[in-house]
Amino acid sequence: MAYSTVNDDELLSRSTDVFRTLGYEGTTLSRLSAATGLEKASLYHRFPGGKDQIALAVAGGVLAWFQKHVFEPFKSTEAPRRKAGAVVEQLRVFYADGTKPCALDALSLSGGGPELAEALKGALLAWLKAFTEIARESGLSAAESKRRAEQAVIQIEGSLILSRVLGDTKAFRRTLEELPGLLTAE
Amino acid sequence: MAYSTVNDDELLSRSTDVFRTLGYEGTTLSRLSAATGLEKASLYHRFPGGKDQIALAVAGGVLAWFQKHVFEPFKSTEAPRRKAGAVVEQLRVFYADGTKPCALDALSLSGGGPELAEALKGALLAWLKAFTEIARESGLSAAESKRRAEQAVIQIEGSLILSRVLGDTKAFRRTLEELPGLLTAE
DNA sequence: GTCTATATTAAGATAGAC
DNA sequence: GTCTATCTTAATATAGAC
Repeated sequence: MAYSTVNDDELLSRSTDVFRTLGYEGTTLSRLSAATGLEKASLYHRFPGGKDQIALAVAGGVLAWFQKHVFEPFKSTEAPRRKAGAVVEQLRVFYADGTKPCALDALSLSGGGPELAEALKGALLAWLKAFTEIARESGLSAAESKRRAEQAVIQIEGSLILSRVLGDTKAFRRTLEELPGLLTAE
Repeated sequence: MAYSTVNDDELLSRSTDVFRTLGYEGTTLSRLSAATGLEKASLYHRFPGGKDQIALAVAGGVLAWFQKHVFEPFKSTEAPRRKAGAVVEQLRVFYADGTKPCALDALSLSGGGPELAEALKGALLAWLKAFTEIARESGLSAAESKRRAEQAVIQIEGSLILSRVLGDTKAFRRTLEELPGLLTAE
């Protein structure tokens, strides 16, 4: 194989694509090698812990991406409804219009060990917290804000599955349309 | 290994548990052998097509289970709200109170080939159709019935993921509580 | 119809050259 | 820091005894 090099961001991004699409069990070092252009031995050099460590890095990377593109925008001084609209566009990018599975779904099915499970749980809790805060800020009660945040995540995850199985992203796109109304007071 | 035998129903039921928990890629003949008590060679005798054929049988078996326990009860002459309540109990059983993943989710992630994908799509369409009919029967418009059926499936799939990642089935149990109200006119 | 035994391929992982 | 080469284990799959 020709000598190759790829920076940490690219390496993580391409690995994330593999893991979220094939799941933890479906992801192999051979497939990661094909996706990143690095030989297996090189992957072990960057991640001595092998597949487990890469999966953990992927989970951490996804959380970092959400923190930057989804959670942070919520802390701006703009109106809640406007912020929700901006965040919807970032979600559309992350899920490639509903064609790419959620990493939480793909990585939480089997395999992966307790450390990965903890990382996924932490990421989901951070997501719920961020959604709860924007609902709260829009004037909703604490209880109602929590309920709507959960509902929003459920809606995203569920509609992604429908879209995937039906081969039609309509359900996901409608979820995004309805998201600002769900997360903020009318 | 001691001589073993298991009837078709048990074989399918135990295989289903493996596939829905570990996903298509995570399921191996060794694990199926451990779960069913049959040696790998015996599994090939019952399913010459190997893993692919077993996965197809699992998809068909799940659809058959839903037809018997979920879709059929909808055709009784009882009141829609009452039927919805009975079906909720069957869903609680199938998903083991929210602790077992949905086969549609687990089997649609990667692997499995186009035949399996078609089987999953057919099962989901049948599910949506059944849910739409009970909503329609309760007096809702055709459009609203279709919307609520989709919403119900999204809610089930999404809450299962939340329950799995958080290690807490609260979200799924609330989904079941709200299901009769969602599927039928108030 | 299930078993033991085995063939073949691919998985995770490491050693060492460059 | 990436490569080639190799090790060990586990995967899918088949042959043939009982």
